[in-house]
Amino acid sequence: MTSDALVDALVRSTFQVAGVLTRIGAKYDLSLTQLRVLGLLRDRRPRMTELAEFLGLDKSTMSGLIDRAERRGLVARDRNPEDRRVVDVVITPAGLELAEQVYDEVRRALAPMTSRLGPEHRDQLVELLDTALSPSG
Amino acid sequence: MTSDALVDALVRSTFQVAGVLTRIGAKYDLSLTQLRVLGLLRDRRPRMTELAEFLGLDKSTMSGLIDRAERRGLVARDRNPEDRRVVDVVITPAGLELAEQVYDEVRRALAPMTSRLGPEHRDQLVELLDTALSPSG
DNA sequence: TATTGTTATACTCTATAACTATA
DNA sequence: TATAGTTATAGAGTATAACAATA
Repeated sequence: MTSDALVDALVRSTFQVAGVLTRIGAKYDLSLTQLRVLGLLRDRRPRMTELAEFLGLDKSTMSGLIDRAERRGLVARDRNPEDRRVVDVVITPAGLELAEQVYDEVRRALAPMTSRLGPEHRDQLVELLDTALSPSG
Repeated sequence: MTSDALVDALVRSTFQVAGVLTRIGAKYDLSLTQLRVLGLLRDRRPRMTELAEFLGLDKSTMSGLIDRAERRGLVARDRNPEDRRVVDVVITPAGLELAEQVYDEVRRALAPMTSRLGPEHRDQLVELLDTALSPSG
């Protein structure tokens, strides 16, 4: 079946890219999850629960992750004045700088992979991945 | 730059597929790493060190992972008679059965993604991913 | 009462350092 | 001496259950 080959290819690419992300993250003492959190916070300002839901983690896990990132000065908690139960999470300038640095390095590390394809094939691959990954499937 | 869009798409697909693998693994009390170990052992019989190197983990981490999998009867340690320092790791029938079951479920879970593409596009995507992921880049 | 988030607890994952057994 | 693997230790990541504060 064709789609089995596709699933296998997707799983292989997942482990390979995750390996790159893990290795680069480790250089900066960032787990895959912390990396993802920083990535998300670059252009969002979610509350704890939203973050946890988006990442598929328990809210208590989220508390620990944000605790550690906050202790390092990468993010901050911002009590929401409208509803004082809510905690909004924001990235700090230091966190933003680190996030950009890490993601730049990820781009450089993955460049050998992406450069195996010509520009046309690159565009094709982006489009196919976007279609496959599009929500509501 | 085209390749940045590609890197972004690869990273997104990585987190998305990893999420599916993590969710399904959790149903069977298998972490992403354990899942990968079982997947590898389906058609290999590596020694501890080979397994650790392949996964990019320390050998002590490997000891713990195999300890827990062995305690559950999913894998077994086989002392190598040629060099008695070496421990070969083998999957048990129960481990193999579980691995097949989990990977079947992964295929079903990813089917919605893969079925968004027609057969031709599926083949294209497999080929592009294989090219991008091919070793020695 | 229901919701948001934290804390206490327990287990897995991970690396480093020190160790044992074998070569 | 060098290599293969384990053990001791410590910290991060994770979920469950119980909790405090707010709505």
